Amino acid sequence: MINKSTEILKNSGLSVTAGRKSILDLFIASGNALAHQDIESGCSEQFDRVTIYRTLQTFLDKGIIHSIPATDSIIRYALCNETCTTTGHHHDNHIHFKCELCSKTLCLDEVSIPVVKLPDGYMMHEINMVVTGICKSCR
Amino acid sequence: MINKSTEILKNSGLSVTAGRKSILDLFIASGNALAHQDIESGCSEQFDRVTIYRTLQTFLDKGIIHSIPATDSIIRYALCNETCTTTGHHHDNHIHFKCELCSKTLCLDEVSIPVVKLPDGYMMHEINMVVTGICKSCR
DNA sequence: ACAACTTTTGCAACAAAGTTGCATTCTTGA
DNA sequence: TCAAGAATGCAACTTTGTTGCAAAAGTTGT
Repeated sequence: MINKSTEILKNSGLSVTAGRKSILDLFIASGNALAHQDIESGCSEQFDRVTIYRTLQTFLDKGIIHSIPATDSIIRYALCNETCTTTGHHHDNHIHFKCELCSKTLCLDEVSIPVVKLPDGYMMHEINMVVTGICKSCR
Repeated sequence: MINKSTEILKNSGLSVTAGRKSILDLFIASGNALAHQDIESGCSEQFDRVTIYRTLQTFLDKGIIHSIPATDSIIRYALCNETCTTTGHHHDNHIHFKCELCSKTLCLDEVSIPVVKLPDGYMMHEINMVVTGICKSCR
């Protein structure tokens, strides 16, 4: 295997294309979560908006990335841990942190989501936790 | 005071208009969180899209409603508890539940968000928790 | 109840975000 | 290397969100 992005794609049974590699490389390089816009402007090469939408969707489906909920209607995506290799919907058990100053979103892999008890009659499937505040580098 | 929506508006120092009352009534009537689209199509009277955007923003600013993050880039809003009367940004301490079948989002006021400890250097401001699964009525 | 003042609304025009179909190009496996 | 299948780019479109401005409605004091 030449490099990490190629490896990830092959492991997920996806064909290796310039766009996918480029987007994956961007995720690997940047330590934080990326929105569609970040990817469009951040890729070394220029790719069509539609391609990026479709690539993100593919990565989501394969469990390569996960989406992070936000109240600003901008969905950000981040690489999943190597360990989550399940295809399709899968659960990340870490919390997300959005900095109010640099507005970067990151996965705090070391903080896991505490257990909550739902009222009777509710079935839990996935759980998501987002904390906003000031990050380490902005203090 | 004639009715509840008028009361809420007056208490927040807002002028009472047909649009605001209508939107508030919709929130009061529906037990679950509403997206912009739900409001546009759900109001008895028809209001301009722009008016709805502005009204929601005003309600957010006054702490009448709060926004609920989601991974589908559709922001939903729900009425705040009577008790949260703080103007401006304020914290709701309950978790949110999104049903995968009926795709309604609701506030589980009786379930409060557990405390998490962030890594050193991070300052917490707000915390948000969204659980997806199957709701009581869909089981 | 009315006039003066302030706020809100609707419209138009625009910008940004996301989707779909289809022809072309690229990947892959034999 | 070549054929089959998959991915891409383009065009056209829908939906979502924003801004400025004039008209309409709400509020306040008399």
